[in-house]
Amino acid sequence: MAASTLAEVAKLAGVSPATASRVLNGSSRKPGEDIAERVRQAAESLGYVPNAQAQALAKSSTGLIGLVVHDIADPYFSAIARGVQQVAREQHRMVLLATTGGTPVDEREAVAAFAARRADSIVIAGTRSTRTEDAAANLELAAELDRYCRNGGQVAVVGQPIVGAQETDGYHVVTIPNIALAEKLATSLAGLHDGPFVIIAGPAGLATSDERIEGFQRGLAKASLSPAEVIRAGFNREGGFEAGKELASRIQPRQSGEPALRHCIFAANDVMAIGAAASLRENGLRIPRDVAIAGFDDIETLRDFRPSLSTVRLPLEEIGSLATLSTVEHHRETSGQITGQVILRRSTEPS
Amino acid sequence: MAASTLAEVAKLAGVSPATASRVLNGSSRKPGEDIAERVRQAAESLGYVPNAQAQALAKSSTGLIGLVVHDIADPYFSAIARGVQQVAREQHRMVLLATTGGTPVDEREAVAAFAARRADSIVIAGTRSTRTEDAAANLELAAELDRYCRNGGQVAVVGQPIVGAQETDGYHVVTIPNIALAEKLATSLAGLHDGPFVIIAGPAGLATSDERIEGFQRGLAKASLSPAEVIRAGFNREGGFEAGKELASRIQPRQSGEPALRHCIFAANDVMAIGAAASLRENGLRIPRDVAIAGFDDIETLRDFRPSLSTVRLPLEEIGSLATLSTVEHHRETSGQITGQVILRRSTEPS
DNA sequence: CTGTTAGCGCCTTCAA
DNA sequence: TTGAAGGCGCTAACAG
Repeated sequence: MAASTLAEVAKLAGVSPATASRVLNGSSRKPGEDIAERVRQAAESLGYVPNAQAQALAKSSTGLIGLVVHDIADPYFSAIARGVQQVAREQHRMVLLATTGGTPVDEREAVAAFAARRADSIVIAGTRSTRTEDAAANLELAAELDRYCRNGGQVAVVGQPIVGAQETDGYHVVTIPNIALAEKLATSLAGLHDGPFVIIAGPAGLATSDERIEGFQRGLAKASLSPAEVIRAGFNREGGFEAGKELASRIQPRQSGEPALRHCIFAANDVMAIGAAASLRENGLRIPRDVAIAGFDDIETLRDFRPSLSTVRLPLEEIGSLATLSTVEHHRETSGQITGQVILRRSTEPS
Repeated sequence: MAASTLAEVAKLAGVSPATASRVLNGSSRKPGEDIAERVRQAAESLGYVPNAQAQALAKSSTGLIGLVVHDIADPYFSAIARGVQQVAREQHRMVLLATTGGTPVDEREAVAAFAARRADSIVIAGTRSTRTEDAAANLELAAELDRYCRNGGQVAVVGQPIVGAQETDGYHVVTIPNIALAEKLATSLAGLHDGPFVIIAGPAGLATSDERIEGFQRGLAKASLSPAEVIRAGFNREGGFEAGKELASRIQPRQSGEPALRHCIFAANDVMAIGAAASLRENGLRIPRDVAIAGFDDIETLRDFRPSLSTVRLPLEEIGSLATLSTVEHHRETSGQITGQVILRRSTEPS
């Protein structure tokens, strides 16, 4: 039993479909109040629900926003999603969600699905990959987006531009100044620590991770410190945990009285920092007594993490909102106005 | 410039639209391989992307799953969302996301929007409200769902049935045994604590919260303990924080040597527990030394929360998957097979 | 201000 | 196996 249609409503009200449409949806001049009321009553009594698919077909505009994330349960992404969702509500649009795990292959697939559904705009969050093995997939992704834009779609990418994507006017980038911010963080930490610096990062070729490494090293260099060792692992809690474990095996707890060489760890994102902290603790190391550690993002989870973690605050929700806004209005200016902020907390307190 | 259509592809390939359709989408008998190849090439060269809206209109099936949550950035909901998303991927469907903040009014609106988009199924997560001021909205919500089901839609509700919803065969409930589990938790805690029990819960009329209170009190009663005082606040971290603050003002830190009266707090969900723990700590109380506390849900965040929190583990992802599955296949049996588990951790260790 | 006529892009009978 | 025709539900031009 299918839902009732506009035609049925019209017939019941004794008017033409066009009139019924004008009363129930259209914004053009309103038909006479007498007849309008009849239509509304007919619609009500039939439980009429307009078919958005059909409307979209006729109007060629769906009111759909496609959101691509790696993992919706990751606090980083869910915060961004909240921002996207907020704008969507304000604009009376709906969010289509796709999770990819982070591979360009899946991202391409998600974009294709959104394109098929004729989403008005697409927001892509999550780091780009510059790995050679992803080069082909990246190109396909870029091509897919290109086609989508050429067909009138709007896309916003969070973080860094997609390799090979054309600079059409439907393509927006919300740039996150990872390098500059990581450099600032390094500068701040350099003032507090003498010990060797270590970076726990994602695999080589993850743009966000690589940028943060680069910025951090640059900051150390400017402070005349030798570059940090870089430990690679998964760009998530699990990876941080493993890296932390490895690190723990070579770090000694401080003996009382000893001056001690206290390592200062920079994890390329907060979830890695949390994972690392967990494994360090499991191995009997205390933060910040035995090791200092800082993260990046300032995800909401940090609010209740002890010891409180130093990090770089990113306005995640705002990033999501901004990205979405840049696609719904045609503000090129809304792109890339993100600012972050170094936040020092207990985890990096000097001893 | 619109995307190219099936007709264009057909013309380019020198075949009829029907044939092109059969080659590119339809599953009926396959046209000759020679002609099929021509069509595929034509599609490729034109960058043809099938219009899912049009397909949906013609087939009256959209492949859309609507998900309603209170807040996508809340770990409880994002975990469920992950489960939903997972099934969606397996089934080659897409997830439409709506966040409501928890009011039945907004939920009704979300359901209406999903119905308009002709989502094949709708999953509603988040506690029901039994408050009298929500009664009207609940009825409207129920009516909306009813109509949706009558039109062939499938709906799954997580937690408890919606007040007033008809028992049609498109209506599934994934029941969470809040009462039984809370009772078990109380039983476990009763064995460890003598001190007064206190429940920090959401406002009266939130079904999930009320059920957990009821179960907990029942457990205490069976252990011949007097009922716990109930403190009401928002059913979120903020609420937990406030409740914790109030509680802290009347709890004394344990003096060394004193036998001390140690309170045992049960927060109706984990985020409340986390909030409460934060304010207790801010007020100089230590867990579990001065106060014991337990939560409910076992959200992922707990993994890195110190002290580790006792709670009731709910298979959140599985709940999301199960709810979704119950709507895509027509298994009534998939409904309501959730089991939880009491997990005792450090936060409730006896002194 | 209302009704009529065409499509929007696709799928699915039906006949060839 | 392939093509032609009709319709999915709605909107947007055009008449009246």
